[in-house]
Order: sequence, then C-alpha cells, then structure tokens
Amino acid sequence: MKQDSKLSLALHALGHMARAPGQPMTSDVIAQHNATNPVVVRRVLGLLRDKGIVLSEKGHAGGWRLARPPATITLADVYLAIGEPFLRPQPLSDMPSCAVVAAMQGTVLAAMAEAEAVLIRHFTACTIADLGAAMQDGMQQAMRNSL
Amino acid sequence: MKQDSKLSLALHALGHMARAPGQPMTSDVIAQHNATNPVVVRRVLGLLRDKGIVLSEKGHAGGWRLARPPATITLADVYLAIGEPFLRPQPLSDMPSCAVVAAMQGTVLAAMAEAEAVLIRHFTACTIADLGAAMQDGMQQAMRNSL
DNA sequence: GATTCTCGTAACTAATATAGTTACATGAAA
DNA sequence: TTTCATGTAACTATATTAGTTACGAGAATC
Repeated sequence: MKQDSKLSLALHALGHMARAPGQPMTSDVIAQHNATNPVVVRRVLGLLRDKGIVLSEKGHAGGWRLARPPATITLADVYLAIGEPFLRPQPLSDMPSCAVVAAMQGTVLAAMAEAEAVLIRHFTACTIADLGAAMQDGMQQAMRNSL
Repeated sequence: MKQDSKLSLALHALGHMARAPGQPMTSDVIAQHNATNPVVVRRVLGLLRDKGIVLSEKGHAGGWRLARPPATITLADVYLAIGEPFLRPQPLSDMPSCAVVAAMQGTVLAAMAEAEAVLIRHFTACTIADLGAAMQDGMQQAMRNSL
C-alpha cells in the first residue's frame, strides 16, 4: 500500500457505503477494493467504529455499515477518527536549552497548527454523501471500471 | 534524533550563524549542538548550499556560513530547500479505477495543497535574522544555558 | 613539503514506522 | 452444527530515516 493509506482506505469504504446505506460490506470486499488485507481493514474501520461513524456486525450477513446518515459524516470526522494528523505540531524539546531552538519551535509550531486548522476546515465542508454522490454525477466512465 | 529533524537542524544552525555572520561554524560543532553526527549535518546543509543559502569551505578556518544577509533568508527558503514538505499532496493513483477514489482524491489533495500554502505563507514572514534576534530579546535565561 | 583541519561522499548499519500475514477466538445466522 | 464474519494478538516484511565508518580532496598552517 501507500502513505496516507488509512485515510484513503476509510474514505473509499465509506464512499461506497454511502451509496447503499444499511447494506453491510465485509472486510474482505473492502480489502479487495483497496488491494490490501481484511485485517488491515478491520484495524482502520475499528477506529471509526470507536468514534461512532460505522457499525460492525459478526456472523452471516454481517460486515460494516454507516452508523449515521452519510450527509452527517464529514471528512473531518473521519480524519480525526484515524488519529494520524498530517501535521503534528510537537515540540522537539519541552525545555529548549537554546534560545534559537525556542524561537524556531514557536514559529514552526504556530505555522503547523494553522495549516492543520485550514485542513480540518476544508474537511469539515465535505461529507461522505458528497463522495458517494460523485458516482452518480458525470463520471459514468470511471463507474464502469469500478468494482 | 527526531522527526522533522532536518528542518530543525537547519534552522538551529542558521539561527546561530545569523548571530555571527561571516564566522564559519564547523559540521562538528553544529552536530554537537544537535546531538547528532557531522555527516548528517553536511548532508542537510548541503541541501541549503545547493539553494544558495549557505556556503561551505574546506581546510583550516573552514566550515559553514550564510551566503546572504540573515534578513534575506526566510524560513520558507529553508523549508523548500530541505525538499521534504510536511504536506505532500500526491495522488494514490493517477487513473483511479473507481469514482469514489477520484472524488476523495480531489477533495483531499485540494485541502492539503491549501494547507501547505498556508504553511509556506507563514514561513515566508519569518527570517533567519528573526531567529538570531530571539537570543538578544528577553530570553537571557535560556541564553545562559545555551552553547 | 608535510601536517592538520575541514568538507564531500559512498557504503554500511541501526532504529523506527507502517503495512501485511497468519492464526485463532468469539459471536451470529443459517 | 456448520458457516460466515469480526476481534485481536503476534509475527514478518518493507520502507524510510538517521547514524556510523571510512576515505578522498582541498586549503591553511607549520
């Protein structure tokens, strides 16, 4: 797989679920869509379950489905549920022994925090329903190739 | 060392150079300031040299020094010279086979690009001279502990 | 000229993070 | 009872990054 894999895996799965809410998808099917392993899928979607974004059910006709209407789930919800922010402002040392380091940290951390805020603001403006809707829109071409 | 180590190593070194422009610092001294190895320092500062930010000289009284006045070197210059952006918007696949993936990529990449732009805008507003100046300002406490 | 100091760089090792895999337990429906 | 699905631990594989060793080359000093 690739980098940012958790977020893209999650969004991909949720986008499909948004097209058929209530109908469960198995880890196996999702794994095939993403060319990865069912266990990896469970690990990632487990994070979303902990945040009340999806539900999982065992046994026959079990699998994963949305816990809420797709229009109420934003990309920000998913991004934050994954818990691996792109920008992670963390001081190199809590008590910098050197003033240059302290000045540097302050500036860099502030810039990172603001960039992360911009990221989340964008993600808040987009819902899972929007992702699912993309398939109905003028993208029949891609739709034909999709699983 | 830690993550973001190249940028912090570079800014730390440049901050010190800004205090005594023209006076070279050796890789060894810089390495000690950062609890790392002289070779690592040369690798990082070599990137800055390629971008005309610092100069290196061999032999006696050699070492590293600023190639330009500290007030003309912004954090953005350094950040870009390092070549390891915090946000690296890169498509997971150039020709997504699934419309959900395509929609997701578009949204996520756009958000990342904007966040990166915010980051660079902040970094452009701060120069190496500002970092060096932090030592003169009301931080004598930390200054006493610094090398 | 020989020595010493410094960077330049290749090659290797170590540490870390991430993803992938195997294996097995648990629960639910057929 | 069988089958299907998740839950999770433990291990392996891979990639990235930093650290290290070693040695070459240039420049100043002795």
